[in-house]
Amino acid sequence: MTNSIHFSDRLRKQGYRLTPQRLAILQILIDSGGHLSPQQVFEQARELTPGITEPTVYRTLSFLSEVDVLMSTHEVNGTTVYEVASNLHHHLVCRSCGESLEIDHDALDGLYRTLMKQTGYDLDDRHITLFGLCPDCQAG
Amino acid sequence: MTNSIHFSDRLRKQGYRLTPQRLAILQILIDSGGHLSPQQVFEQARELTPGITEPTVYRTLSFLSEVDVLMSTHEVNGTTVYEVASNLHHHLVCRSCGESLEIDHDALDGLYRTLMKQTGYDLDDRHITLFGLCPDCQAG
DNA sequence: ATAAATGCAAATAGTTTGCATGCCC
DNA sequence: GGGCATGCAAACTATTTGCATTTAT
Repeated sequence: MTNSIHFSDRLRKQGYRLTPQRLAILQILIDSGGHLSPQQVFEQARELTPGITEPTVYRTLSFLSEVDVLMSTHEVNGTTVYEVASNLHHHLVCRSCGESLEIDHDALDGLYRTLMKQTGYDLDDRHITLFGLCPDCQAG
Repeated sequence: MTNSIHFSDRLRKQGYRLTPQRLAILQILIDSGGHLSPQQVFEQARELTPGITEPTVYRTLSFLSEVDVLMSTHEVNGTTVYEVASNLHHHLVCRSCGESLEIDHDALDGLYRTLMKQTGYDLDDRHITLFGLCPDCQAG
């Protein structure tokens, strides 16, 4: 996969190493197409790389976030989750059933511009999560 | 204080009790005018009600959220914080120095309307937190 | 009086750290 | 070979639970 190759070169160029554990964890998050908790990553990772440990998962997730391959956000309950950093989008998540919906960045772009102008803050607009009730749960 | 009286009656009507611990914790959050972590509440609470324990703080915070007196949100690092549920506003918090800024709800109102119309979600618009870099930290 | 809330102690979950060993470059 | 990354064990923090006791109503 093209992504992985670029990723490999980038890492090696900076003196970091490409280990089976790092590849596995990245692969898992790419395949998931969404966000996973460290524990979920760990569960899946031990199938791809038996013997992998929790500290390694945590360290790898931090590391990959550090080099901007992954990014972390937080769920309704405050738990940390990780996802691939590439895509610029946001989430609406239903606080009842947990279903989540992606929203394109365009919808939020105007707001960000306004707030940045008004407050002087350089806002991290790469990912925000809004909470609410999805149509189904409103009905239920 | 008017708030406390209404609060007391409301609690008692539902068969709950008004304890010194509950009053202290509510008072602390009202006085703070912002959001506090359970640990911060605990620190302050043991001055008002010596002998209070951490479990009590946690249970009280959950309880007061349950009856909609408090609400919980989450910090950059995912830790849970509580604040008085009354005020309709949002936060920009600086991910470098931690400084936080309140934004009036008006600024976000338009966005919420649009998203709710587009997605069918009934969004919880009572409080969101956006992260970024404040003017000072951009300079530093 | 009685049911709810507290305090105490201990358990649990999630995450982090130190250090010796292994393995990628 | 050298140094980064891993595994192991243990520590640590935040939070939760069970149960006997206290206390607001």
